[in-house]
Amino acid sequence: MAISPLAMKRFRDHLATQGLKLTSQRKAIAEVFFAGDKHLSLLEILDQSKSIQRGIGYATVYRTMRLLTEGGLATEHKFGENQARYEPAIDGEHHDHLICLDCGIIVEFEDDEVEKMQEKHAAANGFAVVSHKHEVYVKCVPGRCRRPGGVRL
Amino acid sequence: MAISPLAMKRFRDHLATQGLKLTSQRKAIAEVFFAGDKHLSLLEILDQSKSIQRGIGYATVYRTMRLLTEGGLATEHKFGENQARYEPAIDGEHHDHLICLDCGIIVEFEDDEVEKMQEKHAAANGFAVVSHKHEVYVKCVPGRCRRPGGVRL
DNA sequence: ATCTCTGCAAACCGTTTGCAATTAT
DNA sequence: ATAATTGCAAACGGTTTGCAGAGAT
Repeated sequence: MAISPLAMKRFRDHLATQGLKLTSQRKAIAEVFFAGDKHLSLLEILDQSKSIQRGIGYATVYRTMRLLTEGGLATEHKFGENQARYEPAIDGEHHDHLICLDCGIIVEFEDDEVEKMQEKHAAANGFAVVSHKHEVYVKCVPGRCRRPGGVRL
Repeated sequence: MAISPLAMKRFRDHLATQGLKLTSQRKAIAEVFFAGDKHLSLLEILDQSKSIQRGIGYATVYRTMRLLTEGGLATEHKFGENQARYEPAIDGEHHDHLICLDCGIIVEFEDDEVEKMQEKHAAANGFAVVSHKHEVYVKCVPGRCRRPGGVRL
């Protein structure tokens, strides 16, 4: 659970260049977000932030995560829930997700081949790719569940 | 805009086996859904259904589409909107989507290669694929827009 | 006759915003 | 000093449901 000093610096810089302020709330939220488990929901971030800075409100978490998302430091996902989840974004990197319906675990994977095929299909139809969402919903192979009983989705 | 008699028959059968009734409302909704443009929202289906059967309510459309979805006759999508869209489902078939952010057009494509790669990544992580969501967001190549000015998303 | 279905209106749930008080610069 | 930020509570928007009356078998 070590905080990423790099990410925090990027956040600081982003705020500075926009003329925005680094408040204790934003700091707490960023610490939770950059240090914690990936793919947290707003409520989970709020909850964990409160143990650093009590009294933080949902709206502040919401607005801070929007700030991070717009600044390219966070990516928002909706994994078949009606709730958003956030993960730290690393500049040019991109990956897709395996989401386990049994245990809720989310595993990332990269695949250049898939990206190439997307380009191909887009071009064939007169389009240029802007972004994509590629989520593979899976179930554990019997006996190989990493989190028995830990259902989330 | 011809109605698919096949799909309608499947709907009839599905209702019959479940002990459910074929009402004039359900018929109107199914006609719109199976005959019309693909990827309609609930509101769009409601709107079009009203011209066949006036007085239809939103809740009925909602419940009928849930019926169709659960019965495997419809597939629900959320294309980066906060609103669901539905398309007729054809038994074993599956396809992915190109969604144009310029003009709102949604184009379908199939790719067995991509599916194979999904299997590969899932297996490598101890999972079995259940389903997937693969949406490629695109923009029109200049001069090749099929629906100039017809923005939806 | 019986059990399903409908439309309405209200509840829901996550997200988004207006506002008066607070805080970082 | 000044402009940004916060927490609250209310608004929003799509979805979901309870219920009494209408309808299909």
